Amino acid sequence: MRDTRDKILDASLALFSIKGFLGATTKEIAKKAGVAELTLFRHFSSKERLFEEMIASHSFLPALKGLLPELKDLSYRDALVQIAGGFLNRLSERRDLIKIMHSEIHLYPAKVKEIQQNLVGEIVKTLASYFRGMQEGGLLKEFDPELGARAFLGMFFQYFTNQEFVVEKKQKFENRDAVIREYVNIFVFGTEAGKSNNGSGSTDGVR
Amino acid sequence: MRDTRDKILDASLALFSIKGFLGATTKEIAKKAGVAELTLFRHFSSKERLFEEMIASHSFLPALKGLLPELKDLSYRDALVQIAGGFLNRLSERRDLIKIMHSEIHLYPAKVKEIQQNLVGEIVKTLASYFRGMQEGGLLKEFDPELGARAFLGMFFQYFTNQEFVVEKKQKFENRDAVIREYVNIFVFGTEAGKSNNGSGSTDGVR
DNA sequence: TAAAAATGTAAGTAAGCGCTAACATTAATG
DNA sequence: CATTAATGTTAGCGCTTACTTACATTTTTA
Repeated sequence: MRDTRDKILDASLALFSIKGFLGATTKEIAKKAGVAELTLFRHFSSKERLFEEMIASHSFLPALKGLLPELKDLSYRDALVQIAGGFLNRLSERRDLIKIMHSEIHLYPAKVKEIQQNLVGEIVKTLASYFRGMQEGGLLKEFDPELGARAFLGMFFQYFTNQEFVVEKKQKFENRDAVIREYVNIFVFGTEAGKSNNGSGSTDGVR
Repeated sequence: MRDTRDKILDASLALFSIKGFLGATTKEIAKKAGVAELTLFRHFSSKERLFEEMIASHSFLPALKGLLPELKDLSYRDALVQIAGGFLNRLSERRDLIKIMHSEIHLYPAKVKEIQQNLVGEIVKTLASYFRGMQEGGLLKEFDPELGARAFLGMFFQYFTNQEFVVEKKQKFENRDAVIREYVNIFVFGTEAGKSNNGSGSTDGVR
């Protein structure tokens, strides 16, 4: 069957993310996939190749890219809220892969870099080009667009990993939107006093 | 001898960080420590206890705390530059431990949380209290101090892990100070146009 | 329905792992 | 110097692991 392979790939993703490459056994993966262990080896010549093909099969398409056009209709602030939300959603979807990425850097630095590149690098470029456009329109200050994008996404990436991997599983995302608003506010207006806007605003329009 | 124990602890830190808990063997650790494998087991009843005691022995004191007083003499912007630099230095010192933290969450969620708490939680509180003080003095906008601290440190934590674990080992820290300046600028002044300051400033005074 | 492809079952191999036992050797101590 | 504590050497046990072999059974295909 065609989907035997997929069942194995899915099971391996789940178990690798929970127990790591060395911690997950082929017997266990096969069991989780509802398949004989031998079948696993008939599809993938070794555990290592299973790992590689699993990674490759989950190597993802450029997302968040088609999102750029519709940002034109939003205020700068709301656009960032939108981007942050989309980014966090994307990270949630890929949480297993991100966990593996964190755990297995020492085993597969190249593969991991590739994931990181696909996962973050792409959206960094997208966001940077958005910033560049806004700067050319005189709507933003002068700052390095790529660095700015990394700073912005870095805040949220760090928030995500902290929530996913460190914080107790209770009340997850309870304060997600509040965090997004606060972070976006800081990014847009800064923190130093002596200017018009302040944080506890009501410029809503999203959510 | 007293330092046999320490040699084992040091070797285990190095190897666990490179190969992970399962990937590092007791034989290898003993060899790296210049010690017989049996000696390792005479000091630590099991590999697991070695791991725990290694973590405990590297569980660190509150740093960056005594730094707060001298921040009074700096401008807001320079204070943040100082904090960011100190934070990045601290992360560099503890890079092995951070790597283990990333790799071994699934094995020791409790221990890892403890590290994260000691490593980031403490400095978050410190920075948050700094923000609170500045807000009471009317020098900063109103924003949640703890969230702000997390946003600020998150940018740099993400920058650090990206540099350490993803980027090629060349040109490390070549642009470190530039990144710090840019990030601090964004955090202080925001990115939206229509205000006095702009990014490519010259408010130097640090470095 | 017959041939071929995919999967299952069961048993096992070779290697590596954490860890222990027995005894010899060195270093610290009084 | 004699005693004790710490370390080294070697061999090995029991277990798990990735992976294989041989053969039976099911599923797909033509």
